[in-house]
Amino acid sequence: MTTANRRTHSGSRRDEAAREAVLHAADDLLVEHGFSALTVEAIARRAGVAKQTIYRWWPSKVEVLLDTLIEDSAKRLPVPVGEATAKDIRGYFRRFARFVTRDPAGQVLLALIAEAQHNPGTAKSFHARYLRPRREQERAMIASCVDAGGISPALTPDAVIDAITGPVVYRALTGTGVPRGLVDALVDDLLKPRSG
Amino acid sequence: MTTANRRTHSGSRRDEAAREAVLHAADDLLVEHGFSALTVEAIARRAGVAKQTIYRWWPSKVEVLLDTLIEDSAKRLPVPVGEATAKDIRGYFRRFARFVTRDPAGQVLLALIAEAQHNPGTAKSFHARYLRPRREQERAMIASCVDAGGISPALTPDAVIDAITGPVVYRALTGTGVPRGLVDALVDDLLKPRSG
DNA sequence: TTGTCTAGACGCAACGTCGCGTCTAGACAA
DNA sequence: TTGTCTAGACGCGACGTTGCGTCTAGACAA
Repeated sequence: MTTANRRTHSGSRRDEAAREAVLHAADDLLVEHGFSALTVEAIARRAGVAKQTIYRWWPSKVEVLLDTLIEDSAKRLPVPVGEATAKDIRGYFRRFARFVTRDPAGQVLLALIAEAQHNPGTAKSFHARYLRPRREQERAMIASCVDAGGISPALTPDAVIDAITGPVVYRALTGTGVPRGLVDALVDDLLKPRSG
Repeated sequence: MTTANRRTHSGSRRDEAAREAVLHAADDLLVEHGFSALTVEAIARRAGVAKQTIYRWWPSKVEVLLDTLIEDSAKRLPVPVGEATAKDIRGYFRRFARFVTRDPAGQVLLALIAEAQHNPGTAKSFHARYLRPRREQERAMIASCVDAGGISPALTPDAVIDAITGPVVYRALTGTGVPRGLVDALVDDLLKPRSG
């Protein structure tokens, strides 16, 4: 009864296969049928998992999406670490544009931006768990390049990041696609690279 | 509110008071309690109107919002027409930033961007009825200034508009606010005014 | 008469919660 | 080693609630 001293474990551990099935089902449903098809019941059905299993581990379907986004973008859109060159930065933002417009995980990012707009709780954890940590890495990337003399932007690192990701995200959100040269033009215009 | 206390039943023409009550109720509910509180039933209650009256005139609550946005932004964020100076353009984008971050109608804009992300039908009419016409006016504003020699941007008019509105909208969407000097810095950096 | 209005019932879908019975796996005594 | 005990994960399916969008029914103005 008193679990205080009875500190032991026992019972099955969390089913890793179920966890992954849920994550993939959510991702797939979003990409294949859009956000409106993304119901908890549909995720459960697709994952071959009981609804309660989802509610046991995630407070809402949005947190499921957030987990998929965190895993996917760590894999597919890593922020360069260490000394970054102007070339690295340009490459990162090019990959970012590609991620947002073509990668399924980019769809998830856009959906979460949208959902955060409707729900304060979503906004909070989206910031804390995704946007903030990522922004910190991006800031470090810019700063390291500035320190090394690779670039000398007229704006603060944060403003530079917003000035490049902002238009890309905005165009993706409004479904107008990102023109091939836009990222390069923005990077050229904002970073004023001395070399590379 | 139920401003319709003086309201005797209207006849066989559409009731203008009901129309406005619905628009204002939707706007108010969104601003006061967020998008999740914006249900058709709540709008009807607040407007003092039967649910059926809403469905008779609007296909969905999103179209109600779109109507409020179109009316409000025509009033409160008009695009300069005719010969525009660099100053006019800077002023417009400053007002745009203010609109998006502080005006209640700006909340509506953000909500519709978000909702368009979830629903293709919303996206379509949002583009056709709001974004596209507005973009055309903005493009004309930029073009007229370029033609008059007031500015000589390195990017196309569309890219300039995206490069300025993009970061503003992105920051507003991610709830980080728009730093005071951001718009000016972007305008300076992108428009390269020869005069003004 | 016609068309709009209010009022509210209707069926539907998804929500989040609950109880039930089954299964899994570590703990422990014989 | 073997068998039993136990905690927790899991699937299944029902629950009440909410909001949707549709549909009557009656009141009323032009």
